[in-house]
Amino acid sequence: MPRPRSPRLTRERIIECAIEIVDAEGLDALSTRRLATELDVQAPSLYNHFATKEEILDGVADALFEQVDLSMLGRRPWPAALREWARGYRRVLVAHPNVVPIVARGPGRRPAQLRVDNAVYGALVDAGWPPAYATRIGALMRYLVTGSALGSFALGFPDDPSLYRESYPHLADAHRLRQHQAEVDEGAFELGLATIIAGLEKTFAELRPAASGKAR
Amino acid sequence: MPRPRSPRLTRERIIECAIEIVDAEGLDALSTRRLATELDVQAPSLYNHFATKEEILDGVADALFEQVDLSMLGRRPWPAALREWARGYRRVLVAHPNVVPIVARGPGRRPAQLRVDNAVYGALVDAGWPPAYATRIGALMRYLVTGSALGSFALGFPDDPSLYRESYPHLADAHRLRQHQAEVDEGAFELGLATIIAGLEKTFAELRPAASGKAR
DNA sequence: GTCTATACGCGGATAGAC
DNA sequence: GTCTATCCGCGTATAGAC
Repeated sequence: MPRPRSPRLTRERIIECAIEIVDAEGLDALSTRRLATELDVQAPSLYNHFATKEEILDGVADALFEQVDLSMLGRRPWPAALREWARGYRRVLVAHPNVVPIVARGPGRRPAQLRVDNAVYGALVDAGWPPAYATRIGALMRYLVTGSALGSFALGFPDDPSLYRESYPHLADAHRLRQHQAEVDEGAFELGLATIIAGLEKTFAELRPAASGKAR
Repeated sequence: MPRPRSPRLTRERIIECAIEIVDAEGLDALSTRRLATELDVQAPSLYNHFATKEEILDGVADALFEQVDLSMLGRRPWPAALREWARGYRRVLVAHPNVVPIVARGPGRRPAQLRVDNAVYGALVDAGWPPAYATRIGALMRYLVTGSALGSFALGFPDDPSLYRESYPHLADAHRLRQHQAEVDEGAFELGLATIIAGLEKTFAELRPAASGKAR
């Protein structure tokens, strides 16, 4: 984490630096003083660029949404588009798990997150989904992605065999979950994604028996 | 929020009071001083019963898991048991959404949450699921339940039509989501639950073609 | 063993000088 | 636009009263 050369503050530099701190040490480690130190500046200077610390956190969350790929939406059939979008969305969040609690509260007034939600909802409606379904599908995708990015399932179990042996016999091997973290967490997400999209395809075919072959 | 009669502190009274504060005003509103005031006591007195504030939060989270119904596990066929358990699990968390960020980090060393995870995993393995699948199904259920309880999808969109009209045309009606909050949030969860369990039943039948009719 | 009194070093945020 | 000085609330350590 090298201190940048230019002493001038900008919103971009502040957010970039905040992301580094949050990624490395968690949300609680991000204080205005800590952030200012890293930027070679005094803490109150930050308030010339952001009104509150919450505004900084909003900036952090929205910077992630600018990385979410939307290029497949409307260009591929909706099941493939939804699958690829969800994977990309999750990939971004998994790279910054400490930011997920902010994201999970919804878009609020964050432009990039609103842009993403707008694009996904629009793609589903354009593909022929009734609005009420499109809303629920969008919500379900956020539940799945944020749920799987928020906390690693595998890492949630302490690596201490003695914790499980007596009282939780079925979890006897839970301490080994950590060694398979990526497979377990990504496997669970992919299991959910595959079953959900397959189920939605069936629902879609029942909703629009005539047009189902032509849907974008 | 009446101040209780007995001035004596117990872990139970402290946790009960902490839940009230967190439910009413959020995690950030829970300070040791605030909690102590509500209990007619000075803040450091709490440290006779809990080593740290985090230990209090662990107590809060685990108190919720003591309310999760496990009675259907092992007593009904796994698809029905999983569905009913997940609904009850979600019902408890939805009643205390501010606590979900703690829950989502995993069980840690919290006994009641470990008991729940142990019971679900055991029920799936007993029903015939290979351990690797049972782990992923447990993870997927936590992703879905915590994702859907953590932040309301509907309430995540500000009730301000002017926010959407120009830049996010597909979200033009998003400000009305709040009026259908329960239907949207619960509808999305139920859509996910139904498709996931249907998909898992298919997977299960393919995995164990001979025994699938008899599985508990 | 329980609680009070006090204190320390942090946190977010503001006012005003330069 | 940045700094210095400052305010108040936070978690919590400690010492001692009951």
